[in-house]
Amino acid sequence: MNTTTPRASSRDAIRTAAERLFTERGYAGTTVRDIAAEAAVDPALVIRHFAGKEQLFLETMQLALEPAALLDGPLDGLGEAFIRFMLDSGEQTRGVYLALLRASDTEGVGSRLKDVHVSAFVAPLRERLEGDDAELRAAMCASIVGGLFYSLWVVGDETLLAALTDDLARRYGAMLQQLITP
Amino acid sequence: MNTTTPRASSRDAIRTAAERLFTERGYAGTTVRDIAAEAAVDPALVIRHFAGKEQLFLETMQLALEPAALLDGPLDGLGEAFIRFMLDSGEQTRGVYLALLRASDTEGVGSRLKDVHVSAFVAPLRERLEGDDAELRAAMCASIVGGLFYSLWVVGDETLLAALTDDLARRYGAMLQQLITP
DNA sequence: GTCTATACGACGATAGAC
DNA sequence: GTCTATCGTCGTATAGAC
Repeated sequence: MNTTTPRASSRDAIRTAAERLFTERGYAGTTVRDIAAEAAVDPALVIRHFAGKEQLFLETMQLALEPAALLDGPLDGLGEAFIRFMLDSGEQTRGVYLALLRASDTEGVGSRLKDVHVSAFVAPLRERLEGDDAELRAAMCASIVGGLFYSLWVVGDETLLAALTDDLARRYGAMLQQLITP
Repeated sequence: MNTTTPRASSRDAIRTAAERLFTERGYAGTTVRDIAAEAAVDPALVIRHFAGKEQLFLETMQLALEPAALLDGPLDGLGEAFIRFMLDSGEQTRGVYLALLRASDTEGVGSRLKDVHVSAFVAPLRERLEGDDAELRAAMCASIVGGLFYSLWVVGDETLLAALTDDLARRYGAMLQQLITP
């Protein structure tokens, strides 16, 4: 038995603490020392285990958002289903997305945000679109979803925040549908 | 004649330097010492004149984007005209918008971004819309414009960046038009 | 009043002892 | 694997020179 490490590996403790604090307070609002305190660990350990604050940020801020259900659903209601899926994706998604967006200067975070945007917003629709402008129409769909998230979460548009989810899903879904099946 | 201050007031020099550096490198990427060096001034003077880095940021990052031309144009082509106006708004607009967006944690910058969003994107259209859901439709238009900027400038979507301005204006304009005159 | 010099506490990060 | 000590840089405050 080891007298100095009775709990789970401190690497996991750091990871858990970082994930919580980054999603709650963002990158700039979270210090390495905050994370260390939350994980009950020495600040130097955080850097030693993850080779830097940004690396730790990138390792914890991953969006597991797989709209797999949409790949085999009917093409008809796909627009609305897609919006509904995104709006229902929960608090964690919101925090990670916001943190990535606001930290997206710096090369590493910027390309991570791009990855998330493409894999979560563009790719699922791109696969199901047809026509020689399918690429562009998928990018437009993604920009509309991104714009909705931006308005709701970054700007905090009160009109959109006050609207019913059903209403938003119907209206934004209809716009997407026009790009999906023109 | 004065031997120590041959140029304009150092307050203006600081302001000019800050505007350039903030729009080029963003808030986090610009240090008070950078600004001071650019303005050929003591770092402490920057704080003394502007009472803090964030205050200086807010004072310099103002978006003068008055789509006045749209207020009396025909309602018909308003969607496309609006998009075209935004896409043509130049490098400065892009820098200020990006800097505000990425620094929008913190109370002050967040509400500034909201102001810019509402006054530049929502309000000009809101005035010209009719119907009891005009508020919501104006907010949706603004979210689409915001989404386009987000995709182009924050994410750097290559498909949208490669598209011709005319093509984007026509396609996004048509979507907006459906919200303007349903 | 305008500006400089200097210093403070907090930050991210590193080196080396245990 | 973990802690101690320390580094250079950040934003900021203040005392005092011109």
